[in-house]
Amino acid sequence: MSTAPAVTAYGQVKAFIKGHISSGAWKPGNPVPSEAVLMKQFGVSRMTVNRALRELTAEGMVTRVQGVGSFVAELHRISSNLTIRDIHEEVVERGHVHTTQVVLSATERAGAELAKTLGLRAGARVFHTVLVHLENGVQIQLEDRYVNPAIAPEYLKTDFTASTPTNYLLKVAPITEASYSIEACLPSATEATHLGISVGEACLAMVRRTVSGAQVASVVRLVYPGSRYSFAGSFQA
Amino acid sequence: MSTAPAVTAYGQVKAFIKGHISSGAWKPGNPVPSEAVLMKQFGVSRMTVNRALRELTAEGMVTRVQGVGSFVAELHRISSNLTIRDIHEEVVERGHVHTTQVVLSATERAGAELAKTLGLRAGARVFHTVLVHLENGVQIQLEDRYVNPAIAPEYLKTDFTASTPTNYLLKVAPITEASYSIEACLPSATEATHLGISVGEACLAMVRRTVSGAQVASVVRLVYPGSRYSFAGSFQA
DNA sequence: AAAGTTTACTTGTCTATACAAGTTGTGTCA
DNA sequence: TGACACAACTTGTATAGACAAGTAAACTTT
Repeated sequence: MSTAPAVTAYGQVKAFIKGHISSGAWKPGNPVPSEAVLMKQFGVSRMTVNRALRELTAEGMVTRVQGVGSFVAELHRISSNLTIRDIHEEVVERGHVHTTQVVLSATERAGAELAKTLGLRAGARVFHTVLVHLENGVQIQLEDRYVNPAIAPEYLKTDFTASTPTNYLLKVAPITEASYSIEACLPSATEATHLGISVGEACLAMVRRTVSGAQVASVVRLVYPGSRYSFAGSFQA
Repeated sequence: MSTAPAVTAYGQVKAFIKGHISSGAWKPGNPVPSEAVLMKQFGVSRMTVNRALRELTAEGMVTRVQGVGSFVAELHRISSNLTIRDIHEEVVERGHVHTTQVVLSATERAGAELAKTLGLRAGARVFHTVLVHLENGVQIQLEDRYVNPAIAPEYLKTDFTASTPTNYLLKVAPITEASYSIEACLPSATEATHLGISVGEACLAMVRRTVSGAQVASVVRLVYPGSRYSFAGSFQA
């Protein structure tokens, strides 16, 4: 979306359809004009109309069925970018100072449950790190992470005060898949101590499992003090 | 992704590039073969290669610069579909029974802060509803919502035990924009009562503001008992 | 009336070609 | 040496045509 006549032909077709949908003129389930109709209406080729409709389908505004037609999507599936970001970048972006405290950095033997989630056999060696991330000297995140040694054999040699685990792992093992879960919880006594909060304060906990290639790369539990952090985002149709 | 030779030409080109990136062979910043090279390599037309690269760009795996070339994207921007869903559908999808209790349904005058977030003048009339959603008879969500009367004048006439506010509002006012924030908190005394939990139990709270057209449609605060609910999702590169 | 066939319309993909526009290096001329 | 022009590359868009494949309704045959 940069060159050409600034306004592209497929962009005009998209805007036309988008306008009718978001204004409410075309309601969910209603048919969208066929490619042939839009061709004549805009005086463009079918490929151009096709691109417009294809992109609108990818954006979740339109549903297409071969042999039948195109329709306004039932529920506007609006997707937000819940990005896997490095907390270091996040803090720096706010113009603040990020520091890290290493609580634990060790090799352990995986219990039955942990081995299962990491796709290893019970008793296999795993890397375990516990870090506290501070923003301007205030604790904002407790990171409790288990790493698959097969993915990052040099993991424990990293200087975590200089490069965060997220940053390191994204470099050595690109993520192909991830699943997460966000829940509310009360911190344990040790968690509360590390975060400098009371045990009665609500916390956000995100458990994330990342897959690289065919192997599970790491499982991490991120605990945020509820009073100091929230996940925020926005989306546009 | 349905017809033709099951495996499409552009799909093969995409898979080829995707494979090299997610295996780590092509690292972030590295150049991706130009369209001309891929054309010859796969024996397909430029439009086909172009479509593959264009879609990979939309997926956030590739960056393209006109006149320069295509490159592996710096950080794999993996976005999950955080959908605005109807809690009714969500519960039914799990094979459970959804019921609603209406706690409050009234017209009020907006205070300064509320008027500001709704884009109205202070003292303007707003609709206020408080509902409790139950899954198999257990409270899972407290919905505290303010609605702009200009968007949905008939809002209060709705039977909320039959159709949820989300469902109703999505029909009468398609969402064009939304912003949300997820945080952990402890419930107030009345919130705890309605949810049937103790005031010491951590809760997830989502505050969401939806915009329809040029007007703010509604502001809602959704409180979930931490022990009964979590936001979960997954993404693929 | 029921079953099968044809026809018209839809979307899905792919090609070969064309022109526009941005970038970079190379060569020429002053 | 410096400024300028040009050529060779890149991506961005658009076209006209072609064939495949799915759907649904009209039509024909049994």
